[in-house]
Amino acid sequence: MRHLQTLKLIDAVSKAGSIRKAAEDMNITSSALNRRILGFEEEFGAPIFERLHGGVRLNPAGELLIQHIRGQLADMDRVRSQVADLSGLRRGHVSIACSQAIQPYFMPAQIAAYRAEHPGVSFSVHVRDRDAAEEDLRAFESDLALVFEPAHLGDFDVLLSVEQPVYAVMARDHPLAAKERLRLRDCLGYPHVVPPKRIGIRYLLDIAVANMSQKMEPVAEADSFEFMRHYVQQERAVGFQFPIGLNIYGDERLVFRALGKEDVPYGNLTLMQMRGRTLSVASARFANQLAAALNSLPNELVRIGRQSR
Amino acid sequence: MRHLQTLKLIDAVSKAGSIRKAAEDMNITSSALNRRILGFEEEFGAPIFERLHGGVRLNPAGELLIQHIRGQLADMDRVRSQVADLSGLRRGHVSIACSQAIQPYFMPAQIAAYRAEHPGVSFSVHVRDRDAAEEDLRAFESDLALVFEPAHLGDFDVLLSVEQPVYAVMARDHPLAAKERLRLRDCLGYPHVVPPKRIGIRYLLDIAVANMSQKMEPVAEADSFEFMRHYVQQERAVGFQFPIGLNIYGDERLVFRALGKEDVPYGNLTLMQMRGRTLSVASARFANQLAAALNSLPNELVRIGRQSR
DNA sequence: CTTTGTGCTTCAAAATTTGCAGCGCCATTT
DNA sequence: AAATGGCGCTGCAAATTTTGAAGCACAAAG
Repeated sequence: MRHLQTLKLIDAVSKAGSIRKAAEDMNITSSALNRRILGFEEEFGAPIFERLHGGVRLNPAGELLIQHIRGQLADMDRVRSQVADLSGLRRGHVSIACSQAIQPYFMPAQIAAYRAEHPGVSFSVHVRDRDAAEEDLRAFESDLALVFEPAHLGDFDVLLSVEQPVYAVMARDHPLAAKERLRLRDCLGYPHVVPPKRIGIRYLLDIAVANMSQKMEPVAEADSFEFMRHYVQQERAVGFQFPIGLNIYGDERLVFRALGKEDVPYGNLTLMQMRGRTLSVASARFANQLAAALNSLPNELVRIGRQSR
Repeated sequence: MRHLQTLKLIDAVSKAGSIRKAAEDMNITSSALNRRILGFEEEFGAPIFERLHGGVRLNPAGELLIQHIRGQLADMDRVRSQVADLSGLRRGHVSIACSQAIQPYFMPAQIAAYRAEHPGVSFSVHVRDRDAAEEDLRAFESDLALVFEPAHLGDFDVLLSVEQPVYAVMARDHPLAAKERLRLRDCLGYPHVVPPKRIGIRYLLDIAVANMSQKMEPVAEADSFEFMRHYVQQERAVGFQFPIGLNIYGDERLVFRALGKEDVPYGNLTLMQMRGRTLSVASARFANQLAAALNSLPNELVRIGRQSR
C-alpha cells in the first residue's frame, strides 16, 4: 500500500529509535528515510521526533501522531479484510495476546476449530502477561487480548469476562492429594512454586496471603507452567494454575484441587480489544467463537467439580 | 498532506461521480487522476468503482473504503488540531450541522461567546434538517450536529438531549393572543403555517394531529421561519416554533404561547457526534460549551413562562 | 447520424525520490 | 586529549514515478 509507506516508515523509526536502524529494517537508505521524515514533518507543520545523541525519539506531537498512524494502519487492514470477505475469499489474519495458561490447551483447540471452518485465516499468538498484553493492544500489535486480571481497563472494550478458581496442582501421591477440599494454608504448609508478580495468578495469591498470618515462602518462582508441572513431581511441592491451563483428565501423575473463593479470589479471564476499534471480519468472528467457548466453560468446571469428589 | 492525496482524490471522485469532473475540481488532468485510481485499485487488490456509461460509482468495496478514508481524513485533521493546541496556538475549526431554529439566536451567540475566548478558532455552520444532519455526520462533513428529533440514533453518540415545548407564534392582535393557555385545536381553527414533513417540529405536530378529530390544513407550508414570522403578521395566521428559535422579548409585534406536552409532544433537541469519533480539541470544547448552555436553558424557559403570565 | 461525454491508453516531459558519499556533531573510549 | 563510532543531515546525479497532451473506443443523447 503505497500511500501508507511514509506512515509505516515513521512507525518503524519510532520503534527502532534511530533513523539508520529503521532504514536498514525497511530496506532503504538512511538518507532517503531521513528526508521522508523531514518532508513529512514539514507538511505536517511540526516536528514529530526529537533528535538526541544516538538516535531519535517521538516528541509529544509524535506520540499523538503515532497513535493515529497505528490506528490507520490497523484500520486499513480491517477494510481490506472486509473487502476480501465481501468477495468471498474468506481470508484474514487474527492477532491475539494471551496469558500463559491459555497456551497449552484452550487456544490451540480454539484456533484449530476456527481454521477447520476458515482455512484461509492465519493466526499470530503472543504470550503476554497482563500488562504486556494491554501494551500490545495499545500499539495495535494484537487485535484481541485474553488475559487474567487485566490491570487498567480504561482504554479497552471488554468483550467478555468469566471467573476461574485457582487450582492447586500436586503429584498424585502428595499427602494433600488425599483431601477432597483443600485450603490455601494447607498448600503453603508444603513447599510451593508460584509465578512471578506480574502474572495474574500470583496477584490473586498475594491478595489471599495478605489476609493470612501464614506467609508465602516459595521454593521456586517460575513463569513457566511446564517447570511448575514437572517440579511438583520432583519435590512433592504444590503449584498453582487456572483450570483452563490444565488437562484435568489427561495426566495420571497429577492431581488438581480447586481453592474456594473465600480462600483465594477467583481470577477474571477477560477478552478485550482496543476501545472503539472495529475489528477485521476474521478477528471479530474469532472473538465471538472465543466468547461462546468461554461462556460454556463454567458447565465444564461444574462437571469437573463433581468428578473430583 | 501529500500521503493523503490519493485518498482525497478518491473522495472527490466518489462525490463528483465522474473522474473527469473530479479532476477538474482537484486541478489535475483526468488522465493522471484516472491512473491514480487504477493504481490504487491494483495495490488495494480490488476495484472500488464500478464504471458505467457517464461516470463511475462506488461499488460495495468502495463504500467500505470511503468510510475508512473519510474517517482517516477527519482523524488526521483532529491530530493536527491537537498538535496545534499542544504548541499553544489554540487554533482549530469546528463544523456543526444544526436545525433552522438554532440559527437565528442560539448558535450565533454561542459561537461569539466561544470565539471571544478562542479567537483562533473558526466555524462552519450548516443548516440541516434531521436526516441531512445525520448524513453530514456520517460523511464526516460535520463534527457535531444539534437537531430536533433525530431519526436514527444508531450510529451516533448522543452528547446531550434536552426537551423543548412547541410554541405557537402569532401577531399581538391575533384573537388567540388574549388567551393565556392555548390548545392545539384553537390554533388549527385559524389559518396556520407549518414546516414541511422533514422538519422536526412538523413531525411533532403530525403526531399530535393524528390523535385528534381535527385535521391540519395549513395555508402555507414553508421551511423558512422568517417566512412564517412575517406571514403571521399579514394574515393573522398561527405559526409554530421552538423557543430556542424565538426572541421572546425582542419582538413587540409577536406573541408566543407554549403548547402543553399533553397537546403536542416536547421536541428533543439533541447534540450528537459520529459514534466513537475523537473530536478535535476545538470541537470537543465547543460541544462542552453547547452542552452547558443547553442545560441552563430550562431555567430560562421557566423565567419566560412566569413573565408571560 | 452527429454530438457530447465517459474511462482508458500512449509517450515524452516534468517532478519527485533514491543512493552514494561526505559533513559536522556528540558521547564514549582509548 | 585524542580517537572512535554512531548519529542526523545534505549536495548531487541517477533512477523512478507522476504528469499532461492528445487520442481511442464506447455509449447515450440530440
